[in-house]
Amino acid sequence: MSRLYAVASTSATGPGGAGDDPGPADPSDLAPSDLAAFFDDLVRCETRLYNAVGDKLRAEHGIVTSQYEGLRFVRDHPRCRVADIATTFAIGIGAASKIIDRFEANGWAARLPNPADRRSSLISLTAHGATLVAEAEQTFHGHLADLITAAIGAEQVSAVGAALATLRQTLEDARVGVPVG
Amino acid sequence: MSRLYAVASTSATGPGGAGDDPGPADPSDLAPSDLAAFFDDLVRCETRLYNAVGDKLRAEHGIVTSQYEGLRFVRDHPRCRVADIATTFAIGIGAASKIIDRFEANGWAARLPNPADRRSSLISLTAHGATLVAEAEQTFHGHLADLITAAIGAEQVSAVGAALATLRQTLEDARVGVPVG
DNA sequence: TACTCATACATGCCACGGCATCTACTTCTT
DNA sequence: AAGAAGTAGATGCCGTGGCATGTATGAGTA
Repeated sequence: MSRLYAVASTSATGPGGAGDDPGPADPSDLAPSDLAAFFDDLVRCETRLYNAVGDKLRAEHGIVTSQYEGLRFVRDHPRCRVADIATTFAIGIGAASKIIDRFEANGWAARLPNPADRRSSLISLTAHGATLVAEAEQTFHGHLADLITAAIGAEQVSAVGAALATLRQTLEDARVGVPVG
Repeated sequence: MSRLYAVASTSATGPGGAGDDPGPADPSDLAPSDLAAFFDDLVRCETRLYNAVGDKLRAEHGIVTSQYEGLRFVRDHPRCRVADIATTFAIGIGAASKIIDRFEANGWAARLPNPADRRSSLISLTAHGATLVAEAEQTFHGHLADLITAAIGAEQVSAVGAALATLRQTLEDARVGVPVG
């Protein structure tokens, strides 16, 4: 384990390094390399977890993680619109539209006309889609538990989850990282 | 904020819910929905951060986050091989090979013959690539700091980072989530 | 009402990764 | 040494997302 996460790690890696007094750290005292390592670990964890649960979902249900996530969202937001999917997953409108195209082609979801605004449709799962996501959810939950609890305890999951939820909310409120199209 | 992260959240959502005594929680007591929310927030944070720094990197340097990450890896691992890139980023060998194809086409990196094994090449940055990544690193560090420290404090970053590093290491050791090709 | 502007989304082209396959090379076995 | 087996990675096809653009509809204004 070679990464520096200690709060007092004011090494010579960047501007703002306090230099000779690594006493009780200022909460705002984060070296750029700490943030870079944070980002790196975040991305690597996400990739591997996403791949791993995707492997399992594909093997058992013939879908991948992104499809599972989309199905679950539509299930939990019946009569949602394409734009809702785009903002939730921070993808472009076009990509969201194509996701629903494929869901419809697979018989998992349907676009219903929106009487209040004929430019958009209301999206809901079909019975087939609902069954699929319910089954996949079992696999998803079980495998995720295997992967995560093998590495970190419940208390850390709670603590990290809370911080990530805060970060997520801040990013969403600021409309950060949303593609244009 | 509607998510359940409290350790004592033994609601009726899954097996293992203790039911009527939400006292000092067993560290292994995590409802499936807690893990799902954890995963969800992890993925959403990653996506938005990745997109946001990518927007900045594209605007200022004409590259995106994945390219920045690849450049930095090659810089920090001179004479690395394609397989090193694949395992680090949990992508397939083919994808890693194509990344280096594009790096070469852009004049950012070069494949040198590997005298010890002529099936592989040793990859290093060109001077152009080194300059580019050095410049991009400034942008990356600065923007990341803006995004993250606006939401969570340094101590949380340290705590979350430590947990993610542990999780990452466990996943890597178990060879979890590595594509085949 | 007619005209302008904004919105929702559908679609086309491109970049990129997964997977399967293929080739060149190395290593192992006898 | 010779053949078999394994490994590194290059390549092709496909699915998916980003971005740009097009089209229909709604909202605002004179």
